[in-house]
Amino acid sequence: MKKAVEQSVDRPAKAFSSEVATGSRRENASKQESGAPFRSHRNEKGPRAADRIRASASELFYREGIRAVGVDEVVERAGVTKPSLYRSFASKDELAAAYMRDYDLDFWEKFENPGGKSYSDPREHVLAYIRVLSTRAVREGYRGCGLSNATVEYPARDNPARQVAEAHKKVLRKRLRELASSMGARHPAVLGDALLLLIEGIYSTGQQSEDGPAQSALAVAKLLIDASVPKP
Amino acid sequence: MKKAVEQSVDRPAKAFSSEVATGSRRENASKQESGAPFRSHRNEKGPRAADRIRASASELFYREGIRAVGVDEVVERAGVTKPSLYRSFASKDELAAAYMRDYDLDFWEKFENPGGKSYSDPREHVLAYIRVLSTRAVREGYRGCGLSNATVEYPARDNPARQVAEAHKKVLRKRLRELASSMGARHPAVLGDALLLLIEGIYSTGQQSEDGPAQSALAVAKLLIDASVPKP
DNA sequence: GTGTATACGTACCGGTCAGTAACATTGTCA
DNA sequence: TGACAATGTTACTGACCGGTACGTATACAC
Repeated sequence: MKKAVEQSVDRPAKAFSSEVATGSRRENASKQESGAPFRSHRNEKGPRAADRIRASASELFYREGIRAVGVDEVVERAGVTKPSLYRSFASKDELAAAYMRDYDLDFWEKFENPGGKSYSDPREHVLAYIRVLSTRAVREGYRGCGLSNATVEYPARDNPARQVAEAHKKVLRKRLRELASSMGARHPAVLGDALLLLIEGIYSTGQQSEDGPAQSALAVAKLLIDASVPKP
Repeated sequence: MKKAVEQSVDRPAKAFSSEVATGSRRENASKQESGAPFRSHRNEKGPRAADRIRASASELFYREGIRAVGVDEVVERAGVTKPSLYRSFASKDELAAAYMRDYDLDFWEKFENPGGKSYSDPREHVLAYIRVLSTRAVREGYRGCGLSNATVEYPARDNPARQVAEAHKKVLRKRLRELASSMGARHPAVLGDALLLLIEGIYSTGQQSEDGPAQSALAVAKLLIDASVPKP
C-alpha cells in the first residue's frame, strides 16, 4: 500500500530510465539476472498487455477522468481482455495509482526540461516551464493536471491514486522552494508557494475555458519573482 | 438546457433572496400572486421535498463529488423517495446543475461579504476574502470549489453542471478585474487574472493537503497587489 | 515428447446505477 | 365534500460496473 507511493514520487529526478516504475501486482523483479533484453514469451510485435493497458488507461483517465472510464473501455482500447488487466493490477484503484506514477514521471521530465531544454538559471527555468504550460493550458481540450484532478475525484485519503498525487505535490512544493531559494528570494517559502499556487491555478482555469486567466500567467510569474527577488 | 445556465449565474448579486433559484423541471412559477407565505400543501414540519433534495445533494456532491454519489444516497439523506427527485429534476445531471446554481449563490454571498462584513475599499475587500478562504482551505476535509471540481468531473462542454460552472467563472473573472481596476492597478486585467489564478490555486491545493501553500496565500495576495498598484 | 510456467481469452457473476410505471395516501382549498 | 396537488410506496428495468472461475495457446527445460 504505502510502498507504492514511494515508488517514483519522492525524487525530482534528474535522469529518467524510460522504463517506468512498475508498481504492479506481480512483484517478480527476480529472474532479471540474465543479461539479454528479456523479451520473454509471446509474440514479438508490440508491448505486452500490461504496458498497453497502462498506456490506454493513461490516455483515457486523463482525458475523461478516472471515475468516468470503466475497465472495459480501458482493455478494449488496449486491445486486450479484462483478466489481463487484473493479472497485472490488483484493482481499478491500483491501475489508477499506476497511471499516477506514470504521470508523475512524465511531469518531472516536462518540469525539469521545459520545451526540451535544460536551464541553469532558476528564474529562466521556472519562467520557461510556465510559458510552456500556459501555452498548453489555453488550447482547446486542455484537461489540467492529472494528479490534481485525481485528488478531486477521490477525496478519501486512503485512496491509492490520491496518495501518489499527494506525495507528488509535496515534492513539487519542495522543488519550487528550492528554485525560489536559488533565485535569491527574500522569502523563498513564500515565493515557492506563490509559484505553486499560480501553477495550480493554471491547471484549474485552463480546463475551465480556453480564454481564461492562464493567458496572463507568464506576466504574473514575472511579477511575483521580480517582487520577491531583490534587485542586484 | 441553456436557459438553466443563465438562471442565477450572470450577476455578482448585491442582494440575495433567501429563495434559491429553482431551475427545476416544473416551470410553474405561476400561481405566486397570492400574498401569503405559500406554504402550500403537505405537512408543516420542514421544507418540501425538492428543497430537501437540493440540500442533501449539495452536501453530498460537495463532500464526495458528484459522480461518487448515487441518487439513492441523495434521496435517502433527504428523507424522501426517488420518484420525488425525478418529479422535480429531469435527471441527475440537472440535479447537479441545480447544485451548481445553489453553490453559485452561496459563493457570491461569501465573496461580496467575506466574514459577514462588507467592504468599500477594494484592496481590503479582496484581502478579506482571501484571508477567510485560505483559513478554511487549510482545515482538514476542505474540498475546494464545488464549481471547479464539477468541471474536473465533467470534461464535456455540454454537461449542464459544467455550463453553470463555466458561466460562473466568467463572471468571477470580470468581477476581479473590476476590483483590480478600482484598486488603481497599472494593468487591471493582469492583476485580476493573477488574483483568480491565486484563488483557484487555493481551491486546488487546499484539498490536496492541510499543510499546503494556501498558508502563504494572503502574503502572496498582498505581494501581487502591492506590485501592481502604484504607490500613492 | 512431456512437464511446467507464462500470457492470454471466453464467459460469466452479483451488485449498483439512473430512471420509471402504477397506485395509494395525505393535506389544502373551494 | 370533492377536486387537486404533492408526496409516498412498491416494484421494476436494462445497462453497466468491477471482478473472477476456468479453459487455452505458446514456449522453454529436460
